[in-house]
Amino acid sequence: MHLIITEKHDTAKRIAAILAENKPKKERISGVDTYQFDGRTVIGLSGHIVEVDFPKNYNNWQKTDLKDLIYADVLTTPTQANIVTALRKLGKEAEHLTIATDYDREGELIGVEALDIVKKVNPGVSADRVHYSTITPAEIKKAFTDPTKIDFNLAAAGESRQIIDLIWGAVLTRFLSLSSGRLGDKFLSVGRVQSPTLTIIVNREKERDVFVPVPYWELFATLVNGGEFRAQHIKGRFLDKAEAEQIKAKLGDTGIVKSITRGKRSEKPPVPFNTTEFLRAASTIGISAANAMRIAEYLYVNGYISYPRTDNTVYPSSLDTKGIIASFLNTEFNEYARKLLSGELVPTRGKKETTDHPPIHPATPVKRSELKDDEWKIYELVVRRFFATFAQETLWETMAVTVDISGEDFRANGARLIEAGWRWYYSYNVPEDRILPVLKEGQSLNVKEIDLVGKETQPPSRYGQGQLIKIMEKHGLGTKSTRHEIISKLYSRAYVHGNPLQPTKTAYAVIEALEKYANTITKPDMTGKLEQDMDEISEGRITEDYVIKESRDMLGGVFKDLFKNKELISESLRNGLYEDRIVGTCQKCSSDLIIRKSKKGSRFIGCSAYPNCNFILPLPRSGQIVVTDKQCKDHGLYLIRILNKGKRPWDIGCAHCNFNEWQKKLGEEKKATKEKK
DNA sequence: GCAAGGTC
Repeated sequence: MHLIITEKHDTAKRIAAILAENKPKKERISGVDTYQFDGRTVIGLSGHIVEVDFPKNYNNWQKTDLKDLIYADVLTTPTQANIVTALRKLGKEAEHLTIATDYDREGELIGVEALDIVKKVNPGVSADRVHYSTITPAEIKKAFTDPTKIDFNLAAAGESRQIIDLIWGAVLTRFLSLSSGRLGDKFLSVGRVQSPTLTIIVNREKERDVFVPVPYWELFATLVNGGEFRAQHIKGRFLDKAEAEQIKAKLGDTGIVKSITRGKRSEKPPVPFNTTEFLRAASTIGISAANAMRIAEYLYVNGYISYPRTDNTVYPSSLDTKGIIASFLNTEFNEYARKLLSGELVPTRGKKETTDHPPIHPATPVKRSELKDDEWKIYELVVRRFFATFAQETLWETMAVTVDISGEDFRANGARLIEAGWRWYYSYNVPEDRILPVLKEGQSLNVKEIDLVGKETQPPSRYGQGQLIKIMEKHGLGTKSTRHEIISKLYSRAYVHGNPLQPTKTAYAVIEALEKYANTITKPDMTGKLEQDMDEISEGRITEDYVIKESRDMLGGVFKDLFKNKELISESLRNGLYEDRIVGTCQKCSSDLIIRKSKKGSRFIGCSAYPNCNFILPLPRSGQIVVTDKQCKDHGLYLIRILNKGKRPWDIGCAHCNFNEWQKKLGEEKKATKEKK
């Protein structure tokens, strides 16, 4: 038997259908669907079916010497038991094995992992590899008539990443968690991707912390000539209020139109969706990255949209774009499809063209009523974006007017949409028309009102999830499949809260400690260096063992430094952790109110002056408690949010208000039961 | 109980 292994179930099914003379026979082996035909069997994996980990005797954090962990053995253990079992069963019967996983580094590694499992039960099996970029009959058939050798160097490169990530992640995570006393489910995690990402968030917050707002003034004139419009003094921002007031004082009540400039501005249609741009767009319509990805996955497995994990921004020529557009005739999108089909179809192209998957696009039409609200929102976004990439430019007519009021120039800009173009299809965040009345040069206008508006410069804004994913991509942090997961991780570790993302004091303390003593892990450069090393491994210029040894030695050096400063690190972490526990000021004694734990393990808000002060408020029994930066108007306490795994965050708000309401309810219930009696 | 990367 000839065993063919693909990266996922979906491709196993499609490849079998292409290669089989007749319809392949579906057979379920230990819970895994496989496809058999003409002496061949195709099995689909689920990505990695094994993972690297330390031997069991290193499991206890308190009892493991971290110096030993740096040089500990690393084992490969199955994570998908049923697939591994099926693979062993099939592997025994196979004379030959072909790896048909995705054509990239992880794909090569996933294939070799599967081969290693088969070799254990069938050492004599021969093996080769096929390369394909799209699953079309022509390409798949060609790939299988021309198999190549397995690239063990490429797989070794991938394995070096796994091992280095595990060792650095585990050693630093354990060190920080142990030295801060944050054990159990509240551990402080550290990693090659998450820590540089968190550093970016913390750095932005630090910029905001030191930002000093500068006051400035803007001078506006409301002008009337039948229509009304507002013009701004040409200087824009006045840093000196007196200067603006002086000008205001000398302004008369008529203005003369000094000049009118008309022009046209065009906006090019957007490029096809890759994962990053898709998540960014979803984020602007109010759907978080993790949610958008979960929904996209659902739409994909149901056949409504294409594969959502892609870097590609160019539609391949094999994609029947016209057919897809036509499939939307007589649906909710009928008028859009009809209009597109009436013209020539030339899609936009993005900068990156890869061959793994096409850009995200709709696969088949689905009715609004068949999807939940958010699912429809995401589906509609994908459809509209797809249409927009075939549409015309958007045209704006612009108009700039300068008005002279008592020798001072005021300026007003107008813009009017004259051709909606692609914005008709992709109707998100369309800027509003700013229409100026019809004006002539030399015309005189009445000055109805002059306002001097005081403003302040604003600190740089916090990053939203969509923006952050874009920044991560720019720095080479994470992959299209993992970036949103890394961000979710930062939330669940209580390093950040809110959207845009705000770091907690714990995050400050963790990043500060790492920057001082383990700088490597806070920078995107570590990923850059790793990528270089992996390239060299795959080219056969250095070995996997060499790279791992070098990395271990380097971590050893870092660890020495950390260990020497253990006390300092411990103290600064504990300070950060304490700050995150502060909920407000005690109204009885004005000490800090903090989150505390009773001997029985239940949590409450108590006064830090206990036992001299016994002010107390209750807190929910379970879930991660986050103290937000918003305060209650009545009690001045910071509002509280509860995070539960896999659930939406629960905003309980002010703990004091919450307590009052609860007491009120309790009182009413008592009254009601009394009345019943 | 640690990471990041696949996939669902």
